[in-house]
Formats: sequence, structure tokens, C-alpha cells
Amino acid sequence: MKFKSFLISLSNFQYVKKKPTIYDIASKLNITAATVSRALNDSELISKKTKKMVLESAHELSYFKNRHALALKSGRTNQIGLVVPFINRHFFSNIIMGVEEELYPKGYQVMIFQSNESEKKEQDVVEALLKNQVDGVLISVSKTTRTKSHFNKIIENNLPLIFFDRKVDVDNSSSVETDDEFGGKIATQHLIDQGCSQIAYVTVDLNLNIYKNRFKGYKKALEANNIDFNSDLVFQANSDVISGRKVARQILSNDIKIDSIFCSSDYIALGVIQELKDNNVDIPGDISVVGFSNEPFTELLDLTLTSIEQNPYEIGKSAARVFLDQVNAKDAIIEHAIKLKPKLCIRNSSMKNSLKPH
Amino acid sequence: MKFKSFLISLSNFQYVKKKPTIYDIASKLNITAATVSRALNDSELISKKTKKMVLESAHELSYFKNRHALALKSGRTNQIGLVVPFINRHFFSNIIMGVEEELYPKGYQVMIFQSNESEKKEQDVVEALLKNQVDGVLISVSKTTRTKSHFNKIIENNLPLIFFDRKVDVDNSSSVETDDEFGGKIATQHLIDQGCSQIAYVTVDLNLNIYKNRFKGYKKALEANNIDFNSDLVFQANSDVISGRKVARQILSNDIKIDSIFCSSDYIALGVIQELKDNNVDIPGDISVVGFSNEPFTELLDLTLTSIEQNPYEIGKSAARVFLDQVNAKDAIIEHAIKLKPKLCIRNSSMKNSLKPH
DNA sequence: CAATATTATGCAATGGATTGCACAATATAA
DNA sequence: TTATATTGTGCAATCCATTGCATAATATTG
Repeated sequence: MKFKSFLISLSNFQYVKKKPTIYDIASKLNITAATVSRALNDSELISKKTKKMVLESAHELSYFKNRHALALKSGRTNQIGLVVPFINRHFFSNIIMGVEEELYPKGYQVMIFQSNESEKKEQDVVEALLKNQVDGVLISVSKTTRTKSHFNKIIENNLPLIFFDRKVDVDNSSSVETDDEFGGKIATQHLIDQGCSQIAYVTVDLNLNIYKNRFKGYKKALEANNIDFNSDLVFQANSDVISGRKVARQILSNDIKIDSIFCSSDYIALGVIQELKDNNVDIPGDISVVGFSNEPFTELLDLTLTSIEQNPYEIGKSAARVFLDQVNAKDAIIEHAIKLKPKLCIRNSSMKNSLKPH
Repeated sequence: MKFKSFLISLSNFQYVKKKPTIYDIASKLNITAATVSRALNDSELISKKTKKMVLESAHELSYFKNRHALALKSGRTNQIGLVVPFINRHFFSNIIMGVEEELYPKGYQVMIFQSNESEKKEQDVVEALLKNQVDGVLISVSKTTRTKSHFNKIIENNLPLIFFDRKVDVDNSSSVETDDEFGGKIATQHLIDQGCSQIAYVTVDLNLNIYKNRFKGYKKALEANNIDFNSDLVFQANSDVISGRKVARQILSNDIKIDSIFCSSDYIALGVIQELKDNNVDIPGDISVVGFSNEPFTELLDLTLTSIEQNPYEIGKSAARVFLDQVNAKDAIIEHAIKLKPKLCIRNSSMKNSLKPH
């Protein structure tokens, strides 16, 4: 390792003050640790006088319980494990934020891990969490995960298991998801409301339930409006700008007639817009575009992008609340299956009406 | 709490398998826990035969050490505390990612906390970390922090303290920062290289060292090119789009003559661009714009934004490495003061040359 | 005031791993 | 073969808080 600059000084005999224990309090007050413990835990079989003494003394010494001794004794740690594919995605970091803010005030610490979308890493991480004796696990499943024995292990340990956004069927687990079908529906309906009827759809990997459901919503909306589903208008892509451009090029070069495109990812939508613009297609005049996820950039673009807000922060909060609920339920097993309604954020990429009244 | 749907089932007498301990291994092999412990720790005063037996048996029972027992005994937890103002910022979440990826393979767990830019919360969080007996603290100081006794407490506990991005002077601590002055300099130099000489500068709160240093770099670059510093070209703003628009409006309405603007934040730069465009100013033709931080959106815009990449991921990795170095140094105290060079990312908002050769 | 009921405290084991000290088992030297 | 050196194991205390059981201290009743 190379460092730009450094400086070594000999350890100048630092005095590290030992943390006080209940024994310190006990000996100070000429009572036993057991009594101190009872006082601190607000036990009923103790006199208010002693309790008062102990509490004062504890405060004075700025005593606090040793988490690890507690964990060792009780098997409970007040820590929960949170597993996401990647920390540094807007969507997931906001979920983390929601979880954190709900659980921190209740005295829980959130251990955050990433699976890097790898099943192996996910398994390792779950293993690590179990070793750590976390009190529960909140997880968004990696894209590549095909097995579920690691999830079952969590259940076997009698720990609350809560899936968010991406779930897998596991008995006795709970889940908090976006109602993706609803999202797909309202986005499509919005385009129909703008007068569109030739609505192209761009999906990402249909193996993932979230994309499957968005697609379902798209079809449902068509059906509800008596528009025939046309599989020629459905395109497959990766969730990135380049793929979006590719799809747009394909549409243009094959001269496929459409009046709008609903992309199941904002990045695809952005690529589509860039390519269409480069080819002098008027958006939303000729073609309206809608994305999904409401990435921060959608409202920063010159042509702001209509999208579906999933409210990750609320997903996080909700998942955390489900966890608390499970914990408080003690021995009863409670399964929650929550679907949060996403919201349509209408912006310029789809606002036909504002430009050409019809 | 209201949940969309739920289902309660009585705890069907779940059997939770107890985790094996060294005592289980010991009794299985008719030896004592002490021997098992020594075998597991690869002690030298143990026969290879016994060692082999123990290891096999441990593997068979899929035994693993209880972290909390270890922590209780040793006072070391293999956990480190990571404190950021907000988790859900591109910059910080990438730092977290860097730290995580460097430390996870070494067996450390990263406890992530947010200060929410509040000094009080920051103090609470540090307190919590100390209670948790983390083995070290990595922190990016909250904007509002004015005191440093909570940092001193960390040092008094003889724990490695590493500041990243935003630091405070604390004895025996280390720091990893972006060389902001250098960033300010290369951005300004770039504009000068494009033929600019009337370079406006937009700063954020100069109380923060990062902005102070960027400003310093700006001035240094002017000086190095014999361009007089003109305080009329310096503007103060918040780090957001609205503030950027305001600054641009101010420049236009006061008819301040400039050929470029260097903004110490990408959001400001975006606001400036939007307002200038709305007023039919040609960018970069009439005015070149440069931002700072290389936010993801900079390359997604119609007019891509030249900016300074700080490489948060590397900052995180570097901070983690400093931590490891401190830990390995044992009693010697090592102070690192690392400055990472940022990188100029040239995009269309500043490319005068490509448009008008001069 | 003695006898019983009640309340407050102490004792000691527990949770899991580590480690200094003592002693047993084996190997080496005489 | 006995005395000494070398290794390998066991014992028990320790880290800190909790808790069932026993007992001391106090309050209540007869």
C-alpha cells in the first residue's frame, strides 16, 4: 500500500478507560450485580429506593449495557440484516434510508449487505447474518438467484424474513412490493388517455416478477380499452440507455407504426428519446414516451420524462414495520403481503394534450 | 398499522436447532472445550492428530464461532462504524460500496449510519458505535458539526478514526479526501484552455473545506495564467438547480460579461444551463459551463455536462485501507492524510473548440 | 410480642470462547 | 530402566448481564 504521506508516532502510553459494568455499580453501592441488573431492568421485585440509587449511579458512571453480553445471554442482538443487490442504486439506497429511519429509533441496528446480483454472494451473506444472530432479515433477491434453501434456513432459525421489491415464495415469510401491474396499467392508461392506441412496450427480462407484472398491467390496460394486443409492438431490452437506442432504431428502420412507447425502465426510455430525437421524431408530438422507476434524472432532462414513482423510501419503511410486527407477534406467525401502489408522474415526454389539443 | 392483507397462523411448534458450540465438539470427541478452542485457533501446543479431529468434527457439525462470545471476551467485534450525512446520495453510497468491498473480504462488518447533517444525530450515532464496541470509525462530518468532543471520545477509546471527504482536525486521526483545490484548478484551467478568460465562479457555503478548496483552485488557476481575479464574477448559491437558475438570471439581468461559468456543484451547473438555454444563450458557444462531482445525470443530459469526477468508490476503498493499516499497526499510531486527485470529465457543455475553432 | 406473609436481596449458574497455570503423557537422554 | 525434557490436555477464571432459587429483611396479622 502506498500512501501520499504518513507519520508514525510511538504509542504514547494511552490510557483507555474501561467501560463500567453492573459490578462497578454494585460494588460502589455495596449491593450485588443481580440487584443492579434488576434495578436497571425495572424489575418489580426491588425497592424504589435501591432502584433510584442504582439509576443515579449508573447515570453518574455513564454506564450502558454491553450489547454483546446481552446477545450472548439472550440470543437476541437488536440487529437486523438488510440485503440489497447494490447499495449505490437510487432505488435501493432510498429503501435502506426508509428501513433505517424506521428501525433506528426503536433501537435496532441495520446491517447492510450487497449480493452484487450473485446467488453465491447472497447465500454467503445470509450465512453471515445467521452467524451474527440477527433478529431478522430484509432482502431483495438477486436477479440470478434460483434456489431458496438459504431463505428456508432463515425461517428454520425462526427469524422474521421479509422480502421487498423482489420476492421468492417461501413459507412463513412476508413481502412488500410495488404493485407493478398497477404501475403498468396506469402508465398505459395515461398514454391511451392522451389519444394513443399504437403503444409499443419495451420490457426487461420477463423472468423477473417485477417485469412480468408491469407487462401484465400493460396488457390489462389495452384490454380494458378494447385495444388489441399486438406482439409486434413488444420489444425486449436491457435496462440501459444503449438498449433503448437500439429498440428505437429497430422501430424506425422497420417503419413500425406507433404513437407511443412505454418502457419498463427509465434508462431505456432515455435511450429511446435520444435516438428518436436524433432522427427528428417529435416527442411527444409524434411519439409519446413513458418510463418506469422515476429515476432522479427524469426531471432534470430537457424533455422531462413521464415515469412511475415506486416510492422506495416508503417500501423501506413498510418493510421495517412488517418486521417490527413480526417481532412483536412473538410466537404467532404473521404473514404480510403488502403491495404499495406506485404513482404516475406526468411530465413532458407524454403530454400530447398540452401541445396538440384534440 | 394497516396492512393490505395478512394471515395469522399459530406457531406450529417450530423446532429451532441450537447452534453447536465448542462444548458440543468437545464432548463428541471426549476432550475439553479448551482443547477444541486451541485446535480451532491453530495453536501450536496441540497435536496435529487432535487438531485434525477437531477440525473435521467442527466442519461436520457446521460449527462456527459465536461472534458475541468473542466480542465479550476480547472486546473486539470485527465491526466498524461508517457514518455519512445521507445514505441515498450517489457520492456517499459509492463510498459505502468501496468501503464495504474492501472490508467484507477481511471479515469486517460495516455498520452504516446517517447523521442527516445534524450534529446532534452525529453525536448520538458515535455514542451508539462506541457502545457497540466497533473496532474503528469512518466518518464524513455533518455540515452543521461545530464541536469535536465526540471525535475525541473515539480516540480516547483508542480506536482508529478515519475522516473521508469532510474532515475535522483531530489528533491521531487520519483522513482521505479529494484534492478539491486540484479539482478547482484543472476545471478552471480547462476553461482557460478553451479560450475563456472571463470565468464566473459559483460556490456553495465557504465554511466547508471542500468548497473553500475548490475556490482556492479556481483562483490559483487564474493566477497561473495571469488572469486577474474579479470578485464580481463570484456568486454564492445552494447546491441545487433552482439556485443555479437564480445565479444565471442574476448574471443575465445585470449584463455581466462572461464567457464561462465554473460551478462547484453539478446541480447548480444544471440550473445555470437551463436558465441560459431559456434565454437563448448558446452553450458552450457563448458561455461554457463546468460542474463538479460528476453526478450520474451529467452524461444523460441533452447537452452533456463537463464535470469533475471525485471517484467516491476509490475514496471508500482508500479509507478502508487506512483503517486496516491502523488496525494492523497495533500500538503504533499512524496518521494518514491522503488526497485523491479528481479527474476532469470533458463533455459538450464546455467544448468551445469543437464548435468554433479559434 | 410471636408467627406468618410479603418483599427485597444474594448466590450461583448460564451463555460461548479464551488462556494462564498445573499436571499428565510421551519422548529423549543418561 | 530411571531421570529429565518436551508436548499435549485439562481446570478454572474471565468477559458481562440475566434469572431461578434460596434466604434475609421487613411488614402484616393474630
